[in-house]
Amino acid sequence: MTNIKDLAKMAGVSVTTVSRVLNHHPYVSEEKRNAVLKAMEDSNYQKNINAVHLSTGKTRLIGVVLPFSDHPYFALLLKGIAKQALENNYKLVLFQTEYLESREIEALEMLKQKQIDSLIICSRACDLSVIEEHLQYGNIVLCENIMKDNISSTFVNHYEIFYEALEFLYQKGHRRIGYCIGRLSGTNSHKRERAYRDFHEKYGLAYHHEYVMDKCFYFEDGEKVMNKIKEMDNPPTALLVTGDQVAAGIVVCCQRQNISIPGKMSIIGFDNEPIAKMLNITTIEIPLVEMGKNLFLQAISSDISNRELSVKLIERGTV
Amino acid sequence: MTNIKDLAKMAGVSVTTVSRVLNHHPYVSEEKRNAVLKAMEDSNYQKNINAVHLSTGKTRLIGVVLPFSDHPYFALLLKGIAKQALENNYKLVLFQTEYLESREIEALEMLKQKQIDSLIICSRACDLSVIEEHLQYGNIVLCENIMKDNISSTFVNHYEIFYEALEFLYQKGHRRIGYCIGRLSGTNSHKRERAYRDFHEKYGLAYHHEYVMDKCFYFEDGEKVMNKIKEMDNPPTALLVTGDQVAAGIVVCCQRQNISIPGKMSIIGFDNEPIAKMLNITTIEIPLVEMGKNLFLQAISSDISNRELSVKLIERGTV
DNA sequence: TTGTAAGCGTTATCAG
DNA sequence: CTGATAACGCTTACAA
Repeated sequence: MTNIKDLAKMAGVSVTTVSRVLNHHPYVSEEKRNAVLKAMEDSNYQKNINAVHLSTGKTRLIGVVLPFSDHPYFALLLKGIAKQALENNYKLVLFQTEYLESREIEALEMLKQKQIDSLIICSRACDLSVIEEHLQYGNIVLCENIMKDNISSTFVNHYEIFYEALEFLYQKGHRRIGYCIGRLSGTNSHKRERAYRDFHEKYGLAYHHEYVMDKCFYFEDGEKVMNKIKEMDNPPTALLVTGDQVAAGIVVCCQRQNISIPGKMSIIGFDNEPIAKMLNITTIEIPLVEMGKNLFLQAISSDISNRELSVKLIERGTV
Repeated sequence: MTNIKDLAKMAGVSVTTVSRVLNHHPYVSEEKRNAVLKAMEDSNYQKNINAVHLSTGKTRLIGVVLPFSDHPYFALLLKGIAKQALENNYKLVLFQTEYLESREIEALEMLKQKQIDSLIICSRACDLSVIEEHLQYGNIVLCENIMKDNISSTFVNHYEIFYEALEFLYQKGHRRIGYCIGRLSGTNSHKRERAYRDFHEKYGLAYHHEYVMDKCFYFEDGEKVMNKIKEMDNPPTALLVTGDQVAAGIVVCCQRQNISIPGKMSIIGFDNEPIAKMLNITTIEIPLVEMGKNLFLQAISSDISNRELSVKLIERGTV
């Protein structure tokens, strides 16, 4: 492996000059530049990027923390991040945590060790204070509404969205409304829980503990949901389902069992994934790709920002 | 940022000794080890991993090339890779190529520049010769059946699978069989094309050009397929669909338009994704997660291997 | 068991 | 415009 020193020798110049042409600096005579270029050509030179990293203290690597990559929500987010990364000539290091705090810590460690310049956490498992401790080592951006002036974030207003969706169902006459969610912990879930409770309070509706179903991530979880509902004495007449995958699972399950939608059960999904369109599911569109893009931009930006993105209710056939 | 030198000073030992305790080498007295440990503690020391990389020439970073991350096929493959990476204490660098050769080249460049130790190419766009040129810089493993003694690979026998699926449909009485595929180019597609032609030849069946439908990746592409089929004078009675997403799209589309399955149209999907189970789609299960794991293991192994994984036809309700 | 010192391949400073 | 030379922070012979 020839290095910058060899090139210098071959071209009859100093390493500084070689470095200059390598990095497209001005102030190099045409003549010497060509000599270096030729030497690079002749030797099939390749920069050792690790040396560059050591020297500059930067890697142009951004970490991305997410629980699963095989879920449309995160896959779409990742798509947006990847797109923007490409445009800005950054690469991504993936951390699939499955919500294990220890894996999130690993990502934070890499930031500490300077192997990545910044970190995007799509869904957080560890405590906010742990995040804050690591801020000194690089940018960390989150996908949730924490209004901290030292952490950037991009998010949608989950409280408002949830509340409005509930109102929408209320207007349609529903009084027993349940909801399905991925995990119960997490900022976003808490906000939705709060919206749910506030809504019930406002209209003096009874809060049924069993109407809240968690661990709903994938298509097949829709079946589990329906099984639970079938066992209820007083089942909900409508469901808010955070994720169109699960919503689709429920819809398919109902079709099979001849449970009429929206006759017997109304569904509002989330995200507006392609499947929602195919199955004609009413859903709340979350601009995931755009969110991803913005997260990335914040990751490489030197100033803090908190950006809220707006969502759109897409009325289709399940309400 | 304190470094190894500072630690040495603080602990009153040499940098070598510090390095030794850092890397859990033997031959360090308990006393000095503790002194170093204490210094690390006191100074909140963090290794600069880039320096390690420069010094060792390794990064414990493996590149993963795939066209899209938001497709279950690749997401599942990635899941397997990520799982195994975690177990072996490696990290992954993601390259989303969208089948652009230029992005694949970028990944190969990173290998050249030693920013990644090896490269896993889940779906290849560039020429095999380009790959071979880069073999000198690190392992490259492929997800296709190229029997080269210098490149490792993990794959399923797409020719055989396709052929057998066609036979299966033939036994069921089908004489006009079409197929849907992601992209027409690519080793795997070629093998399937060949199986398709051989099959038609064997039974003296007419080859209809229009029965081959490409660019089928996502759920929504199922609709496009059905639109095409509706315009045919002599439509196929069965479809081999490489990917359950698209198969599901077709099934849903047929349901909507009251095209009976398998009465009027039979479907065999691929991968056995969760959605196939939900929609009761007959499919060929490909062990994607296991494939991913094996790909990773090959990426870090020092010897070449070519491993074929077996698949399973799962008979359900669409044939 | 410990330490010295020579790399690893760049970039950056500063003097010319 | 050009070039020495000192970082950058760690690993690893080699010597003791």
